[in-house]
This record gives sequence, C-alpha cells and structure tokens, in this order.
Amino acid sequence: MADTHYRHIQEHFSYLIRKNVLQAGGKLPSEREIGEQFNLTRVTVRQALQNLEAEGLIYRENRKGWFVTPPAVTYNPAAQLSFNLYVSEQGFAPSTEKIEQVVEPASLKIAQKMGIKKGSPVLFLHRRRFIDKRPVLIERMYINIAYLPGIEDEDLTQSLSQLLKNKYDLCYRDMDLSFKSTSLPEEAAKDLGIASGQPGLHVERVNYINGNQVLELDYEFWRHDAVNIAIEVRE
Amino acid sequence: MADTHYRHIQEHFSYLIRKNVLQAGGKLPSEREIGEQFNLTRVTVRQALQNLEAEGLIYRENRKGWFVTPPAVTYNPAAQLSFNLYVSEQGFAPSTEKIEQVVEPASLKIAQKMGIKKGSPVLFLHRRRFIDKRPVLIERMYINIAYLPGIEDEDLTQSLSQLLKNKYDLCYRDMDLSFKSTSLPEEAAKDLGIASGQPGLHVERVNYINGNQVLELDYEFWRHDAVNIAIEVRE
DNA sequence: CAGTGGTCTAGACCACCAC
DNA sequence: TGGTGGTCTAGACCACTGG
Repeated sequence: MADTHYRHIQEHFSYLIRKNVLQAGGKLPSEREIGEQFNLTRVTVRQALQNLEAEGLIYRENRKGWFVTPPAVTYNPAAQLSFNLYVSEQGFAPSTEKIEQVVEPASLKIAQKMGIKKGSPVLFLHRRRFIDKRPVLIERMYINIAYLPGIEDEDLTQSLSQLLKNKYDLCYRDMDLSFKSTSLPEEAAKDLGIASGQPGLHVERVNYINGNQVLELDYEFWRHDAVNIAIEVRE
Repeated sequence: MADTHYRHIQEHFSYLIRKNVLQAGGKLPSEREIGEQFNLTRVTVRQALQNLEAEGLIYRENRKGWFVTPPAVTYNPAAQLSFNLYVSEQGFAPSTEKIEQVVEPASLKIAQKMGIKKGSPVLFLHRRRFIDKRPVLIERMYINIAYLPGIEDEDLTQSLSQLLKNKYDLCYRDMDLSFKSTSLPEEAAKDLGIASGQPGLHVERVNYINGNQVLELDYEFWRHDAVNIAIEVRE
C-alpha cells in the first residue's frame, strides 16, 4: 500500500526540504520536469505534490508553480497580541492591505450575532495580511461603530487593537474563538491568489467589551500551512 | 475560472447534502456512476469528490466508497471535560478502543518533554476513539506512572480524567495545547481506516500537575472534518 | 512567445469488499 | 465474483505568466 510511485516523489522532496537543499520559498521544478525525472505522468506527479501540499511542506501560487512552505507562525489567541506584534516577534515581517472598507447597515445575521438591530450601521472591513510578502490571511470584520465614532477616517491598515487603544482607550480582552479546518471558499482563495479548494483554517472571533457587548465580529481564512495555534490553559 | 466541470459535480452534491437529500452517513453513488451521470471521466469526478472532502462535506472509507460527513463535535479544551462527556453532551455516542498499552523506558525526546530522566518508566497508551462508531481520533499518550502507581492494571479504555479523579484524587487543569492542520501520517491514517494523505488535525497536549510537573503527554490525530475547536477567553 | 499549471479524456490494472 | 476505489498511462487544450 505504501509502495506507490507518488510516494517516491513525496519522499524525495520531503527529504530535500528537511535537509534544506530546497529552501523556504524556493521553487520546485515544473511538473513536467519532475515527471521526466521519475518517468511518471503528470497525474501521478500532481498526486504527490498535492499530498505534500496537504502536509504543509509545499504550496502553489496560481499558475506560477510549487514552492517550499516557509515556517508557520504561532498564533496564541489568548496572548492579546496583535497580528503585527506576534508575527514580528517571531522574526517575520507582517504587512496588511485594505481590500474594502464601507459603513453599511447590518444584515440580519450580522445584527443577531452582534446583538444590535438589523440595519444599524456597522463598519465592514476586508483586509489581506501578509507574512514576509506572502498572503496568508483574509479577514472580514464587522465593527460596531457606535463605540468608535470617526474610526472610518483612520488608517485601517494598521493594527486595530493599537488604534482602539490609542484613540479610544479601549482594550478588548474577552473573546469567543472557533477554529475549523476546511477548504478555502472561492472568494477567499482568489484573494489569497491560490486555487479554490485548497485546505485552509477558518477562524471566527467575537470580541467583547464591557462584559457582553460585541465590539467586533471577525471571520478569518488562513492558509492552513501558515499558522499553528497554541494555547496555555492555567487556573 | 469557476466554470469547470468538477465544480458542477461539487455544487450538485453540496446542494443535495445541504438539503438533506443525502443524509449524514449516507453513501454517494460510485465514482463511475457519477461519471456517467455527468458524462465525465473518473479523474474529473475524483477532483470534485476530493474538493468536497477538503470542505469536510464528505469523507471516504478505504475502498468502500464516499459518505456524507456527520456533524462535527465541538471541542473546548479549556472546559475540562473528558472526551466521553463532551461528545455525549452533544448528542453523540463516544467509544474508545485500546490499541496498545505498555510500560516502557522514556526515549530522550519524551523524557525531555516530560522533564524526567531518559529511561524512566512511562506508560505508553495508544487508543482509537469513535463518535457514533466512526473512528475520528488516534491518541498516543505518555504518562508518568511515578504519580500513578498501579494504573497499568486499570481498564484504560475508560476516561483517564475520571480514573485519575476516582482512584488517585488527581485533577489536572493546567495544560499547553497546540493545534496544527496537516495531513494524517501513514500510521494514523491506517488506524483510522483511511488513505494516508487525507487532511487531519494534529493536537499536542501537555497536562501539568502541581504547577509544572508533567503528568501526561498526548499526541492526537483527528479527522479534520470531525471536530471544531471553540475557546472562550475571559479575564 | 515558450513554458507553466489547471483541466480533462479514454482508457487500464490492481487490491480489496460485499455478496 | 462483480464492483469498488486506488493508482497510473499517454496524451490533449486552455489561460495565464514571465521574459
């Protein structure tokens, strides 16, 4: 069972990556070249590459090729650190790009989740975040602007938690988090520049202030290979 | 880009599953049958099925066929509930099977992680856990038996936390958790009865007692579609 | 423009499963 | 034993990337 052709390819590249012969961010040979090397068809080569992708060892950029996955960042949601902080603390370079920003009336679903009336104005913010120039995360956020007058005029590519702290003296600590391993929906995949159907990590976050008032609703789609989650439970 | 043949198949079954025409646990038609229905080859059909699998909507049993994924269980690591408890509380039927149990000297790696001397005796426990008779989780645990004399003679298919509480009056609360989305390694996949390379969730857990003494080291591999993680952070 | 990955065809053989 | 999924061949055309 383990003695398949695609497994040979997997082990070959797995070895090269472990031994750092192929370095993080480096490009693999083309599928056709690999096929010639191993005397196998592209179907078989792609099976191997897709398995390596599922392992998180390599990733693809749409129609550009296959690349060695850089180390994942560790995300500790309880640590109260912003994306910019924990990414840079781990030796990577974070950056953020705003895709869309609009104040809109809350849909029924969003209003219910936020505990506000349907149609109340919320700030919708759609951002793409990068680690070392690689897009790793798509964010869709809904923010209750009742708590944050004038926030729509600020630079919203910066860290929100920093902004809340500096401008509004607000600090959210309480939150509900939910994680689910799934594939990237078409839109998120497109935003990340990869084919849809790739594995991803879906994070849903609700930030509270004053006990149980929802300040922010956050939907995140991560590349599955870009992040580890770490949590310390202490009494 | 979105207008591919395999996407038609995906949407077809995605719809049937959402509308409950195909029910949880139900079997899909064979790949060849689907191919005839849509006038497509098996390669294309399998592309669609693999995408649905990545979404978590369907799963396969090795050489048996494709089935509709049952609802996922929600795992709240901070809630201090045993597997048996939180699974049954959510309306499912948990069960556990012991694959291997042995007292052995700790390897260097395990000893370091547990803060004990290399070669100290540890109880290695290898279990498979089921939800509604579907294998969802493989556990490999290393337990410091210095704290638990005679534990190797107990029934180790039961809940460990129950056993610790009843027999040793021990209760662990503090733990480190780490989650990583990856593919199932060959052995874990075999234990779960599925092809290796399938997506999975890797959980590493360290349970402490008396502040910083390691009672138990736990490596888990979950089917990625069988579990959600939920965490509440409260100050 | 040459080369890439993305999609797809029309077959094939095998190990394994249910009957 | 017939049908299943797992693996694989030897091609093809397309959209897009990079030079």
